[in-house]
Amino acid sequence: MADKRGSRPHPRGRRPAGENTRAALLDAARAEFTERGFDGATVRAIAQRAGVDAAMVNHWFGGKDGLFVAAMEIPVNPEEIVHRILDGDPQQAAERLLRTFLSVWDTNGGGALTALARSVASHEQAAQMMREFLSGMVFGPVVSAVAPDQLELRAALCGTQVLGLGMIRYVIRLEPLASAEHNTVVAAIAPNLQRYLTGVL
Amino acid sequence: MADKRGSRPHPRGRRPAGENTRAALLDAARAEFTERGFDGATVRAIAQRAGVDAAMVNHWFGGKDGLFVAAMEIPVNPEEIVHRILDGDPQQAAERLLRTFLSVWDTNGGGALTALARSVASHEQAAQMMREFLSGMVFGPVVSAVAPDQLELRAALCGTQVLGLGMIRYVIRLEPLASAEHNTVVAAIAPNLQRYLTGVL
DNA sequence: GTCTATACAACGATAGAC
DNA sequence: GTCTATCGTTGTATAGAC
Repeated sequence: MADKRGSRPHPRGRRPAGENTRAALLDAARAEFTERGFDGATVRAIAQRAGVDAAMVNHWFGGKDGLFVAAMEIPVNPEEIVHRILDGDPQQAAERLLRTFLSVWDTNGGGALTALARSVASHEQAAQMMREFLSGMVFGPVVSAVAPDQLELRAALCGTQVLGLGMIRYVIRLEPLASAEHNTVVAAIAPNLQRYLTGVL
Repeated sequence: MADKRGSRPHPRGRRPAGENTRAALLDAARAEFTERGFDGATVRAIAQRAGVDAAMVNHWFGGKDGLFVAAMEIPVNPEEIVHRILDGDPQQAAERLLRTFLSVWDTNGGGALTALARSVASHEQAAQMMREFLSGMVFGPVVSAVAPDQLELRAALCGTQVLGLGMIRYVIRLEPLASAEHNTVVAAIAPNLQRYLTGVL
């Protein structure tokens, strides 16, 4: 189109050390995977968003798959989340757990959860990551600290309620839960979740 | 049924009126969308599975989108499901509801649910269909028949628990829920679901 | 001078549209 | 059946850091 020379946007060759192409690709990949899922996101779009060439994906991550696993490292610190949930009365752990998830998901309108659902349903790799993350990093530690028995079953049950809430509220967007205040959601769901944590099954 | 050219699986030219190309395409589309999701399923594979030419998709449905909306009509009869759930003690409606969903999903290993999750997360159109299906065809009628108040909220809450169970058991495949017997699942979850149906919120 | 991060071009495959 | 667009990937020349 623009035949006029003179403004080449990206000169070739090694860039100054301060510009970190790898980090830019990771940021762009998180955004694109979040918005379009694994299949929908294209290597070219990610590279363009990062302001670099698509070949850099291969150079730094070996391909689209490598970029995906590198980018989907959970940004929030699970240990901090678990600590917040466990700090206080164990009989109110469910309420704190719910408020924590609601806050995290609400920050970006559930976009991250939508992307996660897409990736999990489309990619066995993502399903395995989700499996390990849920049981190992979040519900596992919480259940270990507050539950009397059947730790694995309780952790999985908590997963059903929390993930289901996320799907209905943020992905399906079914009213009135989609627009409900945090207090309303907590009042309705926390008692059930508390039974999974410490109640009799 | 003898064909003049016996060995040829698909003779050229217009087929006899009895063979319904449109229906064959719908069946094939349901199977492919179920196995691969919307983006993963290809028009060519669907047409091949139906034993017709890919151009028939355009002719009958105007394109891939039209075929999708036509194919995703729910195959099971919701009225029959609702009737089964409502037949009996309202205080055990949650158990019957759970057993119904477990039976439906177990018949194909959760493949339909996985495809649904993929489609819902990827397409606002599918999310809207899911919304209308959940509130209008399944939980809506059930809640209307057994719940004392807050019908819409109760329906959405039931959605969180049932859909969450499906995601954990069939999509994420988190143990021990993924391999648990129906009785085990029902014993753990039915009391919580029953609270959403008829309990105090 | 050497190394390497980078941009660019092109390839083979495959999709949906017509 | 053909066409066109676009995908992920690969090969290669180059510019700048070391």
